[in-house]
Amino acid sequence: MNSEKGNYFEWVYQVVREIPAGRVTSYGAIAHYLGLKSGARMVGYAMNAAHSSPDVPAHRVVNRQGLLTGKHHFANSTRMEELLLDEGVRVENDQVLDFPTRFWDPEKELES
DNA sequence: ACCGTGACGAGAT
DNA sequence: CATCTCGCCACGG
Repeated sequence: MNSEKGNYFEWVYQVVREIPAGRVTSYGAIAHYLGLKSGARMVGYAMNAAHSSPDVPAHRVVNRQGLLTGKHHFANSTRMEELLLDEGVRVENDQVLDFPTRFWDPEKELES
């Protein structure tokens, strides 16, 4: 039933899908929101699997520094930066500018 | 069944 | 303030 091991990947996708354009969040924030307290890494893993889910804007998920750590996992290393820039998120040197303001905390903004 | 690796994070040095 | 180490857990070889 609920005991499916990979089911938690869906939880991550669900949250990521709720990220509004022009905003970004961190792996740890999602992990913490889902209760995967130390699962920040697992969230990154889920993102890797999200490769098969077109509805998962993984480009809106960055590390806690606001750094595009996962840009290398996209079709091209610049794809993530382009997608963010297209949504109004300014990126420089693989880092999101004004990150604290762009930060979208699921636990705070989505608290449902 | 064992080991290494990894889109992270926080604490310690 | 920069760097290192550990923890966490899933998955491939």
